[in-house]
Amino acid sequence: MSSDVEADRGEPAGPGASGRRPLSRELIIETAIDFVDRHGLTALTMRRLGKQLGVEAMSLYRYVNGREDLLEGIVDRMVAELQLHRDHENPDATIGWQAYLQWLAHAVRGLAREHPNLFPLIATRHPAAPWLRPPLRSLRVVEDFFDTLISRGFSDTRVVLAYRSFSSFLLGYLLLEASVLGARSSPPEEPLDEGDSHVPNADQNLDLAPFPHVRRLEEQLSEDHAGAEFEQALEDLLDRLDRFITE
Amino acid sequence: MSSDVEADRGEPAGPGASGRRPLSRELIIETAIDFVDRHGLTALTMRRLGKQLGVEAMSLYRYVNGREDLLEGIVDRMVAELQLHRDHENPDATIGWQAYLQWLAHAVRGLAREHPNLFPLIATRHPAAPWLRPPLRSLRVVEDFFDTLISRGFSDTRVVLAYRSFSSFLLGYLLLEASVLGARSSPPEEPLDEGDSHVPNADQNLDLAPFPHVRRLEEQLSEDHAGAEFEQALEDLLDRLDRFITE
DNA sequence: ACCTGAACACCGTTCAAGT
DNA sequence: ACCTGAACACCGTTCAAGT
Repeated sequence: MSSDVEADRGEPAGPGASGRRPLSRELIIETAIDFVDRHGLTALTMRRLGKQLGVEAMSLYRYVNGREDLLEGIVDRMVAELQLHRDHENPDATIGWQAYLQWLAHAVRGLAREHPNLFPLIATRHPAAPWLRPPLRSLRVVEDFFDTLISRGFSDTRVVLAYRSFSSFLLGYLLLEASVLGARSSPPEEPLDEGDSHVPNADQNLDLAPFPHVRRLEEQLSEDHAGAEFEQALEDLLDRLDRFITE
Repeated sequence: MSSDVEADRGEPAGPGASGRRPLSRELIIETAIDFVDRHGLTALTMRRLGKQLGVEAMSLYRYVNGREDLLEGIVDRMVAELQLHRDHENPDATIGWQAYLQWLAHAVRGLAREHPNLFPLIATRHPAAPWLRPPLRSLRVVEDFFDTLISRGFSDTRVVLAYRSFSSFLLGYLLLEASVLGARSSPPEEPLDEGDSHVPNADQNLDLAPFPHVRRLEEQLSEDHAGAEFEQALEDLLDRLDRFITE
């Protein structure tokens, strides 16, 4: 009744309420993901998450080993979705490595676009081992990556190089794309406004006068070609890997 | 005398102490950068920063408009260093655009390697305008980028494409490189250990048995070729841009 | 077995009050 | 003009106590 963050699922659901799933690690993580999708990462606290579940914050500690463990669980759950898509949509083992990397790239991009507020978490949290590279930070996914490329002719050396450049490519393009999507969704978190003149479009109160090129190109810069650029860069990367393998 | 984070500059420096710079936004930001370099981003709180400066936390609010504004100031200060290097080391206006992008790429990489704990901040904070792309998120730097490339023959359309692919490239490669460097420096922040068997190298307690390729390649994966890979990917990107401009 | 009340240490932030 | 004490609302987390 104080913050505006709760109001979604108001009633803590009295004992007789029908569809109340019992508390579990799964349910907690799913609820947290949904919560971050709607309110942004900084809004996620143990106490608010408890309220969302109709329970006190302390109850969560039975299923989740502290806040850091919760974030870890969220990230694991997200990348596990990749594996699910792999099994369900893509049972065909006969496709080439290029088609596989195309599929994988689009699957990760789908994740980033569906959960722009969570992608920075996937991108910046230290993975379980230092040689795991976000966003391809799950052992199962990486094993699958290696297996697929090796069975299509990559040497050990090449597949490691491919893993490195592919993860860097995904991270750079998708983190920037997610950031733009997340900017609208994720709430202010802005430096306290100190009573400046209230321009409606506060975002554009930059003085571009000293930067003529930027000023002239602002419109072009604002155009969204994320999809086409991603495809183009992906193709170029695949060509690069192809030169690898044949040289 | 409780946490182990203070002990660096123990004496709050009595009034007679010699070199005590007066409090200012500059000093606060510099101290914060140094603090994060040593203790990691999550350790930075207004109260601890105050202590580091020999002052109560509330005093900081005279110079800094809240914590978010402090982080903003840190990021601005960091990217401003790029401009400094540009003016000091690189007065030669006759170099080609490729040499300029080489210089810029290495300057940003230098930032990432000197401040691995701060680079994620530069990478993931929403910039002042949605069309600014980290890590090239300063208007002065972007204007310089545009000016240099345009005066070397880039069209408006090409320079915008170049800005997009160049920033994605820097972000992907450098965020991953900084993450590895930061993993050692930045303190635990790990999910509370629940009394598992205490392996000395807790990092390697992953069970790699189900992932034979990963297991076999672990050593190769752990090798550090960040420098060479960065140079290679940079060259490939420059070639790609070259094809742009001449086609 | 599962949840909670009360407590603790620590946050960011405000503001009247001190010098 | 500059700093601080005290206070407020909010955190994460623990643990004995309730059912």
